[in-house]
Amino acid sequence: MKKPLIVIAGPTASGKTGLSIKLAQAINGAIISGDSMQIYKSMDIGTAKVMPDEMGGIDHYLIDELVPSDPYNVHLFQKKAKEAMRTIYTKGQIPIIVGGTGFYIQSIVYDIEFDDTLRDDAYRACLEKLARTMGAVNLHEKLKACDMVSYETIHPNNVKRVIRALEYYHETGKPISSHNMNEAQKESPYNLLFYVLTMDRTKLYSRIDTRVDRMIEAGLVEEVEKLKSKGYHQGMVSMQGIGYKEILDFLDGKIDISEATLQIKRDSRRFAKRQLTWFRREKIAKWLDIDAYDMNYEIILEKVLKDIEVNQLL
RNA sequence: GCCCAGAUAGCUCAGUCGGUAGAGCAGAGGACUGAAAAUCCUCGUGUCGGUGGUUCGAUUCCGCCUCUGGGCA
Repeated sequence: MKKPLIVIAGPTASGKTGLSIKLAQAINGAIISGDSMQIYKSMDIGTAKVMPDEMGGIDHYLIDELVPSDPYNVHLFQKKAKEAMRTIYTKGQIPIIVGGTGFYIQSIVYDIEFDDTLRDDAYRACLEKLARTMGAVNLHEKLKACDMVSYETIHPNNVKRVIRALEYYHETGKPISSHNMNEAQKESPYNLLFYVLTMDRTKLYSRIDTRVDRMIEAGLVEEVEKLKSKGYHQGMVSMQGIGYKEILDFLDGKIDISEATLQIKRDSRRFAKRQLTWFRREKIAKWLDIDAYDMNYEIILEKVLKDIEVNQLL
């Protein structure tokens, strides 16, 4: 018997938070954040995080669980999310994964296996150094010896991918491409409903623009100032978040505030586009054009409840 | 009112010694399986402001008109 799981994904500013809380209230659900940034404490404004008073009494997991200097990645996310799901099932509740990080969500939906090998940071550092000294193309050439498929698939300029492929081989003695192929064929072990919220692109972009303006008004600069004063810097994963890296540039005097704001808007738009590209490949996803319903969560909620009934999710 | 300079891609502009044009930015599409809000790949046809003239041929040269800057009155 497959366990029930609901996913609410979608690009930034598409209304995931609002819908998810209403849904959770309606079905005795609990929310797990499928987001790579909202897990960090003290990063509230820039991540558009749900605040406790907005949670409507719903349990939220994977929010405020790490400090910005902590690393975070799919593997860790998956561990934490699975743990949260166990708790939620025990309580007799339905887990609802809500977020915009496609890769993270996928890791749960298809239960992708990540080898629990020890990370060899020294080896990675060595590869990074090689990339700088001998150039990306030459590093890419090293793939030829161990993983022909990756050699042909990964673009030489995509240094991060090349490094991971080399690293994977170094750790496991197997090419990452064969691992990827195996994992890609998996079917979801869950009784799953996967929603992607969407709307007209122009509308989405203007929502993003006004949201960024509101973030600035709400004190994004002050938020980043505090983080900076605590010693958090752009070398950290958390500080690569949109809204944070740009404001750090502003605080460092590299750009003025209006330029920073423009960049945050632009980066958010491009991010939303990439998110949509990601979700388009999820063939099982049901797309909800929430603008077609006038942003009326009640109507969308009704549709979702009907799907739950039809799919005998509960 | 007169003089000067502009008017070319969504924006900023380049260019065509006359043979219908190309950069940056913006934008679009895609990849992704332990950095993913990261990283990477691909994509440039537009009445060359309008109109008449010269010409085999005008976005390019000439005239007029419109608009936008700037200057002089």
